[in-house]
Amino acid sequence: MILFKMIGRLQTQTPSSDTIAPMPELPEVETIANRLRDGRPPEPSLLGKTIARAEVYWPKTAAEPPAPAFRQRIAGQRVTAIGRRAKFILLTLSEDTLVVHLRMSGDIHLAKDPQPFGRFNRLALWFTDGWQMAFEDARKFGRMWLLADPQTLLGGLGPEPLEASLTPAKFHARLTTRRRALKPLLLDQAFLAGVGNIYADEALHLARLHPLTPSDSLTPAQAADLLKAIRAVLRAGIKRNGASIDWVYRGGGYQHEFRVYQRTGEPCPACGTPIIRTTVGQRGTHYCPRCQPAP
DNA sequence: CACGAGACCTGTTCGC
DNA sequence: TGCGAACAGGTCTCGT
Repeated sequence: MILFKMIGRLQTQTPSSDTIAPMPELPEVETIANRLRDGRPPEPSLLGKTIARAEVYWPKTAAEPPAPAFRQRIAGQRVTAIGRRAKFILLTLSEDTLVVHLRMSGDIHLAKDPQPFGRFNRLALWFTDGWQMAFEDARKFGRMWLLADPQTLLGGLGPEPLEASLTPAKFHARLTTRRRALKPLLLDQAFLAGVGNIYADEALHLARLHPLTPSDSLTPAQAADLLKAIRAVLRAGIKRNGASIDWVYRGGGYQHEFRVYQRTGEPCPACGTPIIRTTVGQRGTHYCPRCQPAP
């Protein structure tokens, strides 16, 4: 069914520009940033390229400065570094930093000019060598910022979960100085940067903790286990180039390793009990009622 | 400070 | 077959 639709589209549109983007959490954003930095044949690395011009098709996508200034200011700048912080992609330019957040449905595609625009193209950059970068985003939640100092935007973020400087002891201290349910706390980017709905559910299951467990009730050992679980699922996600879900395909394969996410009713990989789906903090939440007993 | 509801958006899938 | 409801990777703001 999906195949027929895709083939139908392929006849009228470019294959790379008509997919709706899937889920961007830390591993997916990391995968995309790495791709832009290192290249993925036939796509080149963006490092060293100079931006000739920008076009904004959905004005809100250019969050700051407003679209006209955004276009004017970005022209002529050269890409000198590419990285990631939390769920943001950072392109360091000669004068400013281009900060990209994919939100729910954003994705980045590269193409060599001339190329027809994808259906969901919201903002495009043209480089002087003819390559173009399209920001495609069906739901229009994604945003780009062109900032002299990215810290104004990133300053409030919590620690990177994969950085060694976040020790189990520090993590335990962060957890216990708050009094919140674990799941919404893990999704709070000021508490911990980069974890989203999928990896939160996966990590909580791996750590055998119920999503509603009060954060200040964890022992140091439980906190250490949770940090270990978060790191394990994020690393596994990165190793698989992120996850692709539903009818969308972007190249990641971590969805094949989901323990609980979107596995409602299926057996828990640890004990066989059917996975339950509930709502916590207005987000779909999946867990095993036996491995993760209610607090 | 913690938390829920509503916004922002569009597309697919589900249930009747 | 059709049609409205439910649901989706994220985050922001407002009211309690």
